[in-house]
Amino acid sequence: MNLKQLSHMLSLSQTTVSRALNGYPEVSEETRRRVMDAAKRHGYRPNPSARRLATGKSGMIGYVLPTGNAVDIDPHFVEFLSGLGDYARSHELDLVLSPADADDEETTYRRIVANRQVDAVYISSPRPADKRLALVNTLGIPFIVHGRSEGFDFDYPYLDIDNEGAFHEAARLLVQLGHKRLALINGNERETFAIHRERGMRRALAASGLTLGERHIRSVAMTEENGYRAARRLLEENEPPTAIACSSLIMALGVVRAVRDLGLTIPGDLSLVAHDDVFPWLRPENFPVPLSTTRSSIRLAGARVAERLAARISGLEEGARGEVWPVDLVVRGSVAGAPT
Amino acid sequence: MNLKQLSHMLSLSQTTVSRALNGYPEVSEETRRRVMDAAKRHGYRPNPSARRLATGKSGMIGYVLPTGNAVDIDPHFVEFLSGLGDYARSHELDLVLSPADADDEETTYRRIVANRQVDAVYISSPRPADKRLALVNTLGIPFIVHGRSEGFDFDYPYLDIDNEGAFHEAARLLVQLGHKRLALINGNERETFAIHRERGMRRALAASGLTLGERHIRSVAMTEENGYRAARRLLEENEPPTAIACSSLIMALGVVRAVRDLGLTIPGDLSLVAHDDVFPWLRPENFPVPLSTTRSSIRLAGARVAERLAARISGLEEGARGEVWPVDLVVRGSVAGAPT
DNA sequence: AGAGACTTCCAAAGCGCTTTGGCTATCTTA
DNA sequence: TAAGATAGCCAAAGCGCTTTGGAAGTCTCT
Repeated sequence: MNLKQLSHMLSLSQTTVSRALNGYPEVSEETRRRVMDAAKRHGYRPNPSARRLATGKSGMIGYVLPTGNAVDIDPHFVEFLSGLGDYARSHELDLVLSPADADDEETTYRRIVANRQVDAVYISSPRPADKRLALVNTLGIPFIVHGRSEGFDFDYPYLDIDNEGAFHEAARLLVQLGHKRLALINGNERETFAIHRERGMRRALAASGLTLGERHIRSVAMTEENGYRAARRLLEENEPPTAIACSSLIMALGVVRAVRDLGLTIPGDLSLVAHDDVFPWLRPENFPVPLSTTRSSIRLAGARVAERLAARISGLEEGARGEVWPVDLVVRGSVAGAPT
Repeated sequence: MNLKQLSHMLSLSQTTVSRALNGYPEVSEETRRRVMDAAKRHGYRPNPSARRLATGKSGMIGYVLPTGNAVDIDPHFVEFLSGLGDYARSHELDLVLSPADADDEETTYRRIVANRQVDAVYISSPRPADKRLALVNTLGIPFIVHGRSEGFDFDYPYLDIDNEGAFHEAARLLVQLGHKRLALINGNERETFAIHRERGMRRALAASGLTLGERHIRSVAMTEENGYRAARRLLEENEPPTAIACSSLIMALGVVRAVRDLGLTIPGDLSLVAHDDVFPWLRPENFPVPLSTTRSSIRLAGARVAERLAARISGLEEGARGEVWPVDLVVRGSVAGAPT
């Protein structure tokens, strides 16, 4: 059942039927009702390929997925996706993942824009002066950044959590508990979120005349193993830290294991705080010692990004609005006063 | 630059240019070369929307993503995706995720097929007599199942690992080590993989005149917390199992925690084997006691599924070929002889 | 009653590709 | 040498929608 048949059936022109269906004003209410009725009755659904050719709109949002043998997709991605999908579903939006060579995402961005494959894209895990940002900005496709970049002379729309504030608060708490030697096991130092977290922590320390020594910062990919290694190296120093802030629950698993291996205890010898993106399958309250966290649901972020993308596509949102979500600091058993 | 302009430029008809570009035989080699040259020189790329309207082919593969507030996307998904994306990239295939109400995926399947949004789909985590399978089979869209179903009167193409064999081997080893009371912490009992694993284990036990009591099987969603709970319940019984097989590393984390909480040790009091899908961020060799596993890379499976989907789309693969991958049993420190 | 302004509808021209159904040479074959 | 086959190309008709540029009819106002 296509438009032609439907309009024949109604003794109307395709124009009128199309307009009636798409809510244009130049059609009488009565006619519109007739058309709508017939469309529903016959289960007419406009052919998206045709519509897309005519309008250039695809009804899809895009994500360029870096791939490659050495490239691991972040497990956070799936939770973000849950949220995104949840919203997208209610708006009949599909998501297209365009795999790209991790060393050359530009080609893929150019392709999906040139081909008008998607109406909008989102970008995640941005770095300072991230090329992708500059690119989509000049390409002129609607987009939203999940996270933030830095060092651009233009503004852009983003959704980010207050990473700096979160780690500032966490560090401040630890300092108040008497800790003087803090350490940070961070994610990839080239990503903005990691920079912000470090910044927040430094600021909290500075406020009490303390500093975060270079030796006390580890920037690594967020795996259990890296958490373990980083923690061991930190704890086996001469003057080991008495508190660690850690950028992910998965790394925190490794930290806990390292502490055990060294015969130490949490929070007796070491206080530990980690950032929690809220996974259903790994919860901080279930750590051997319940883990204090800075918490922000990445799933909700996904839903919000989808919502804003939809708004941008339909022209409801414009400009370069940045949105920063506060982060909860949830204190559990893994922090205590500094050992004396 | 579109086909019209290009053909004008070459003083050829659109027909000929189109045919030259798409490798049809009724065009001379010389002309073809001229066309190819010009196309490359001017960076001509056929408009996919137009091509799609004309041919009905989209160059995309689809996945229906169940969503909803209560629905958690499996973290395995992201690893599978890595593999899929890796292959898809090299073939300029995009992946479209169509979010669906978890309680009504059928509507979404029908939509993407009716709209010809994708050329093929894959289905994951199938159950026995899975409705989605029957549906895509009648809808006639090319598909591949990742996993297996059961109880259909038709065959279908799938890629699965030998779950039954894997758990059979694992259980056999445990029995040989003298264990008599085994337990299984399984995934969702309604999914085929879980059924197969249980079957494999039962078979191994039966071969030695042992059985797997109902009390010794737990079927739960694969989270750390569920692993913990299941393990506690098992270990706090009168005659607790001396060996546990566990369907995922994440649950195994919980099992390890439970063992610790109860003041027991691995492998002294309990031998533990888990299935490992090979995540980069959580590795069995890094468990407090290196974990014995049945191992199969889900990432490779993703790549293979993509490969076969591509083959089906281009007509290179036909029929209902099932492919079952063997699973490695990797023995590490977490198994030992049964306590006496 | 006639001019202007709406309202409501339509025919037809795109969007950019593929594919059908020829048409014209050139080449075989008997 | 005439008839049939083949190679190489083209015009035009789709694919199914949106949108432009009217046209006809109805109202309103002077």
